Amino acid sequence: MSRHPTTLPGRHPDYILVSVAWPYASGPRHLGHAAGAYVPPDIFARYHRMMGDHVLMVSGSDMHGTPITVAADRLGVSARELAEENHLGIAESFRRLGLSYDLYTTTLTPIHYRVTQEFFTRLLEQGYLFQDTQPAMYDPEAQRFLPDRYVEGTCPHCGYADARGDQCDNCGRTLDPTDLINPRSKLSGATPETRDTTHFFLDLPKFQERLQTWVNAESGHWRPAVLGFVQGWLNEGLRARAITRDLDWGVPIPLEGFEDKRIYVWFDAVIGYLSASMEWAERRGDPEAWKRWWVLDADGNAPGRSYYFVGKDNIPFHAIIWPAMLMGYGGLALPYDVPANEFLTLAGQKLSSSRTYTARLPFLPEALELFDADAIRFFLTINAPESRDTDFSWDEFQRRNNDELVATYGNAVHRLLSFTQSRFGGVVPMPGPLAPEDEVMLERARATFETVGDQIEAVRLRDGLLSVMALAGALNRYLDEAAPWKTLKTDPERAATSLWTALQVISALRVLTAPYLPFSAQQLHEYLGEKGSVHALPWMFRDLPAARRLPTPQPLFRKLDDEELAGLVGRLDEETVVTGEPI
RNA sequence: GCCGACGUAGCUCAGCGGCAGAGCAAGGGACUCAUAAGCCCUUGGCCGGUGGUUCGAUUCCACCCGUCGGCACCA
Repeated sequence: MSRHPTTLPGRHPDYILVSVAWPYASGPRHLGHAAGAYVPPDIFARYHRMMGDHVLMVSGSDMHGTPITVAADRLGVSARELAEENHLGIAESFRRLGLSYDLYTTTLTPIHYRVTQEFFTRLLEQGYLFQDTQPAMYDPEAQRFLPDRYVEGTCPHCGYADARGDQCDNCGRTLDPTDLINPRSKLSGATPETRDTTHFFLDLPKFQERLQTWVNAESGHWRPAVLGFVQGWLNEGLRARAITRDLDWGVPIPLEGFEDKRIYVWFDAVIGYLSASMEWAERRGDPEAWKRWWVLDADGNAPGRSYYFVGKDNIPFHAIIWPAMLMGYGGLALPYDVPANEFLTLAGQKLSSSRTYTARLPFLPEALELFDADAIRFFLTINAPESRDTDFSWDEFQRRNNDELVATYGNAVHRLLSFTQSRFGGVVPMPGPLAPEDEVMLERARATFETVGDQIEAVRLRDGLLSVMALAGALNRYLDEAAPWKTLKTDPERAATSLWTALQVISALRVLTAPYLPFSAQQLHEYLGEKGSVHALPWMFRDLPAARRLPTPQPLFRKLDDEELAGLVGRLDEETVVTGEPI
């Protein structure tokens, strides 16, 4: 899908790696995930393609890990079957949302296994991994080791009876499973035993200094919350982290004597960015192509910029651990930016895929069943949690859709295209001499490309969309001022000139909205009498030639009335939440 | 408990050293091309609290209160 439209005059194309967080294949993702990590990189990638940059946008489903094995056991299927089924569902949702991945794969591919094992081996050889034996919780009935949060018991601090081994949900304190009073396995209810187990650890302290240097150099363009998080960990001093688990579902450890252990999900998942890039290259018949985004030159400089779009819960993996792994491996580009988003909340509560709320947020398959992808993308972007948690409510969704997307932008387009049909026979009129207000309007449309472009490049996607909407607002004001429906009776040439001017702005909006609202932008492109893809256009003002005949338009978006919305939301309440664990 | 972010109009959110902003909601008006959409005007805020720095603080600093997040085997 790496389209390379006309390179903009005088611009040297960049290599832009758009790395998107890997969804955990435990079940469908919801709107919060889409707002946090999936829609933003798509906007970013689409914009850069229109700028003529070489964009590689990769991701895939994270298929391994304990939660999937537990869910699979419960359903009586294999972990592979469950993960693959969920992967297909996630991929389908992403397709319908219009996410333009160059490759959306999984962590089950041969190439991913190979690259992960190579990474492991290289880090081991370089002395960045070590073995250590530690006690861990073991469920004698289920005959498996338990992650901390699969041990439950009474909180020693507050007496809460259902505290988890990693944290007490009641008082919020961080716990160790051995702290729990009357511990029990979440899987079988049995009393867990303590057993020693040997694992490999990533020696993060060895990277402390290099990471600090890198952060100092790079963080000028990072979001404050990301820098704060990373600096917090660095100030506290990094600790080694286990990167293997007692599991049979994961990438095997490439050493003898570790057949009953696997590489842990977070270690292999981040390697997915690299292995997916390689898979993409292989699939297009140019196996070396991935290097153009990844491999440092002789002076150690990165070939372009790598962006990692994640939710804030993923910051440590992408801004500390993965950079450390890359440093240890050597020769590969470190992240340029990790534009992590905050969370989308529902009535102030963090959205979790594992808990049910009476009025909850829809999962993506449901949302896409009920609403147009562009309406969803619009809401998630105009209300994006870029600098803090933002709130989702159905009222707000309806209002943003009806009063902003439909009324301001959709209506501006529709009133103009309809007017062209009814009064000008559907033909773009020939303009007369431009009045000063026409020039001002056109100049504003041209200037918006630079404004929005700067905002998108700074990953201020919400601001960019606000700027696009502001242009639509300015167009509405221009139209009311110019009132061609009035001047038509007194000065037809003036009316024609006003309409021509306004249609040029619509022509600009078709390009400006393309990264944000890919479906309606394409629709509008066709209403403007053009064939081909709007997404292949360069990011610049595009004339709409006079005398062109335009097809009969339909409204780009539809309003959601109260009754309809209530009915749709009511349906969500009746459904039960799918199996699965929070990612 | 420790660390961090946030607290701005009824609602959702911008702004972050120099007269408080937008959209929506509320009230009024002119228009009719348009999905009763769009446009104009008005109302509406001790910018969480208390101190401090400064000629000047919503903006910088300290403390307090509140919300959320992190605290390394949840990804």
